[in-house]
Amino acid sequence: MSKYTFRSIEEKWQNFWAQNQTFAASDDAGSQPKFYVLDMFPYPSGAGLHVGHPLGYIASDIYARYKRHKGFNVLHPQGYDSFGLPAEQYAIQTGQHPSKTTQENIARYRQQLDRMGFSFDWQREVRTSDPEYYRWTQWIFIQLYQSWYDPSQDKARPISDLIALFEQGGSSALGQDLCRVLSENLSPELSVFQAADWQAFSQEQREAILSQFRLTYLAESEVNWCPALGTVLANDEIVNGVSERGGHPVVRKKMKQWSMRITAYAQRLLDGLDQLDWPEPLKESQRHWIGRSQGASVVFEVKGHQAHIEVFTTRPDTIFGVSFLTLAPEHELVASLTTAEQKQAVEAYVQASAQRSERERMADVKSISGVFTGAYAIHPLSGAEVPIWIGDYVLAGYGTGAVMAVPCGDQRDYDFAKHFDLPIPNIFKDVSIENEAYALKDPCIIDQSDFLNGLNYSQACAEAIKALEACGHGRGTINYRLRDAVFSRQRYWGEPFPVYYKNGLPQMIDPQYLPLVLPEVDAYLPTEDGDPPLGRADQWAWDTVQKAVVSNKHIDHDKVFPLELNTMPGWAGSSWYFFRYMDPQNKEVFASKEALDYWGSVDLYIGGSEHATGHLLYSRFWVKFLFDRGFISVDEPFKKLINQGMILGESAFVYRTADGKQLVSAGRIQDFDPKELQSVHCDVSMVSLTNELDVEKFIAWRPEYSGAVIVSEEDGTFKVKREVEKMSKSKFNVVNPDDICDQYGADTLRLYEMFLGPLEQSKPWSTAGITGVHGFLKKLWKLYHSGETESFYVSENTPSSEALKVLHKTIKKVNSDIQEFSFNTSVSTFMIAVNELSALKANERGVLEPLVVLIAPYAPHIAEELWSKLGHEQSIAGVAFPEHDPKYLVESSKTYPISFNGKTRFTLDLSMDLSKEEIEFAVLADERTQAQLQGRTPKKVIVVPGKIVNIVG
RNA sequence: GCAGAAGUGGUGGAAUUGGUAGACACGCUGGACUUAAAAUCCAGUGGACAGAAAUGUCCGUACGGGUUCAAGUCCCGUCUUCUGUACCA
Repeated sequence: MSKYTFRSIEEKWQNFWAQNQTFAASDDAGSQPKFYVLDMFPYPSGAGLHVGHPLGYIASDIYARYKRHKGFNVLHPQGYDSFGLPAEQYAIQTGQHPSKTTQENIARYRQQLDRMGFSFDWQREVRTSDPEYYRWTQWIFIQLYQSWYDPSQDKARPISDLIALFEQGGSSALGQDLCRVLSENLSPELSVFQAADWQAFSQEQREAILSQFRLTYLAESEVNWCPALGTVLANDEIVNGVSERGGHPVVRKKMKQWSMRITAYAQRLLDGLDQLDWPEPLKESQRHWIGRSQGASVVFEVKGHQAHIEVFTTRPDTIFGVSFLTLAPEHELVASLTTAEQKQAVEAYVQASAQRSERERMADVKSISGVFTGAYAIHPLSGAEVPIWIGDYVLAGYGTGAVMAVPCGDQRDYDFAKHFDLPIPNIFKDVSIENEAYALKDPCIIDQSDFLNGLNYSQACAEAIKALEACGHGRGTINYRLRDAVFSRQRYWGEPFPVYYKNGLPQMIDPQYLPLVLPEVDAYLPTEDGDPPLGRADQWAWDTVQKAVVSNKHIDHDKVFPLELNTMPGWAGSSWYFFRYMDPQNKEVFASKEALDYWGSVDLYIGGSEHATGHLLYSRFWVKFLFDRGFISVDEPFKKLINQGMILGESAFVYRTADGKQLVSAGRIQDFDPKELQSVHCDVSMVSLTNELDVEKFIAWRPEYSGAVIVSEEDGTFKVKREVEKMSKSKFNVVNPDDICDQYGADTLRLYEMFLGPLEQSKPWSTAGITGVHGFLKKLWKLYHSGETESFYVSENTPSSEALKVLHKTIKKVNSDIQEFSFNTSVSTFMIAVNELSALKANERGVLEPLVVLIAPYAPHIAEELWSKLGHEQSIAGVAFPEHDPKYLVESSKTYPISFNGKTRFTLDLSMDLSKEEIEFAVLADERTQAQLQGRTPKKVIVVPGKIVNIVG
């Protein structure tokens, strides 16, 4: 008697795979082609995995196993993004070292992952918080610091090249664009200099110049400061104005921070998207995030002032429609431009808008506010005087923080002008701006605009830019929404910067002293002086700097140099981890040249869409940088990317009266006043499939309801209300994959998660249908076991042609399903095949052996077991995947000419499996067909047994 | 507001280039086995109408139009839901 005992089978094969290193990728695979399948590695949280996490892992595992069957040398690793805020928050509360928490969480994750039978090559595991890993994160940081972006070659180059340029030709060695960078940010004597000047500059002066170009640099930048967390947050770590983790308020604050010059790569990050096989919505959101807009920069002189105001516009064609300028309240010229009469009003307005939180400003988009400065600017082309206003609809962080207002062509300018009764000159021919602005570019002709009259949008833009450049008051330019990324965090649990300071100037620690390992501290909070937590490790800082200084001969050894006490953000380690898997043990380099060249980039990357503008953009940036500097040979990290949908939870709610004295079943709520009823989450494990609550368990769990009156249904049951929400511990709707594995096994879980629906779609988790999938595995098992005793049996006879048809139909479908990532339909395909083979009582090796290979990527444990029972000693992994033999299928592409009424010739498209007799019968039998034809000659006739279904004319 | 995705039975969802709509599964109904339950197996299951039955006819893929011999699929308009994003000059 041999039953499908999934528990012992799964345990057996998981042990077998681990012992035999079945899934170890080879670095020397000869002629075998490589394939790199990667999951976005998880942050090991304390809550463990829920059934939503493995969805993507199962899909990638199926694909990885499939590719092994297809003869590829597959790299399919897994690791942990193990630096992160929750471990640190837990450390602050309990004093427990984050590395201990992290290790415990990783152990739990590993246990859960192992139960699901993934074919990960665990020899290659990486953890971002491992010093042997993050030494290379620190190393990459140093490389970024020692590089600059050269627009003339469109790539990053060593900073020494730039220094050489300065030594030879001073600032004029730079192109026009880079010269402008200098003049906009530095004093005149530092922005235009000769080679000799460069030699004469002090260390500080040189560094001030170089830091304008380095790919990572220190800058006094306005940041999102979260007082509750004591740290800076990136824009994508803030959701609705509060911190993503913890939901604490966030304020704007100026701080000296490390920044990453991702903006240098804006255009290449945009262009590179076209080559990538990524979901279009995801590419779209990266395009939007980069936010390229082409237009012009226009300089307005201010009447009676030295100052000038630079604005960016996408509509230089409308320049004669300017009737005022608007500055952001934070604009640097606000204070100096304001006239005495307006001073009070302006100050009040600036102060008021500074106090409005981000949240308020976002919530209140409609209301219009602003104030006149009293100053006037000179229109660069017409010479007209235009008033300068301040308005909070202009954002300090975009463009120059100032706009030229063209009320006839921009709705916001229009609304502002209406509100404050400013003129709205119409510069469009035959267009009414009675009620709203005319914001379309085409089709319209410019009017009332001097030399632009009669031109269309693109002609007028070109002419306006030409005129502006001629008078030195503007130029055509491209503006990006993308900002440089702040890279400093005031946290403990992150990579320390390999940086110390000499006379306020940053110095890189020599890579030979890496890793710069996190010190022990007595607490994980900022120090009393407001330094980050690393400020508590005085001895460590001293020792580290001493070591580094010894290596630097140019430095006075006796001086005390402060160490950088910030740490790197979470995305640092995740921006390059996919390379470390290629050569995880390497102590000399982050990965060897051979490994990097062999594995190249990730062929298939699976993960959630929430990383669209964070991780996926930063990784692309670092990869392009590493490529430029010759460390790697690919300039995009992820060729194909799939976003798996989120698996949502089905929360359960118990109704109770407001006073808590009665618990009300969902079917009885109409007996109560809705105002009197509240609903509370209850743990989904206490609720049956029919939404029936185990009241005793609930009361044991929530003793405050122990005395409550139970208002149940007429049949005596107590029902809960269901609602679909994100799976989360706090909503008590988490389903643990371990429980499913216990009850049904990992193969069932894997198949069921795929069966649930299309991979990319979000869907609620419901255990309702799992018995169907589990039943399928039992039927599959039975196919290989027959007779009274149900012992293993396969016949060595030649299979029947019916059985072979079923097999080859299945092979064809499964092959194409996997290539198209429609894993859900292949589960159905398997079910059909097993049902049909059972009905045929097919038990021949010629059918059953290929069938088990087909199923192996999906349900690897049962496949291995059956494979071994079929007499094979080697693992099924890597056994050649069956190809379908067309001779067992009527090819749908093949067309057969047949005669009709002795005259007309038809071509039959055999999309159904028919024998020839049936076709003839079908055509001859159908009378309606002849009526439909009406004398046309059809190209194609679609038939089903017994009748013609459709005719293609 | 903008961008993207999607609307198919009681439910999850199938449906090559337009070509038998509802595969497969859940649920439900009936039956077999059993003292019983579980498990397993068999049959039925979009709606309406006709028929004793086999079966037949009509209607059906959010709504309204259109193209076509043929539309879930293509085009135009409307509505709804989800997911991003937020005054980007």
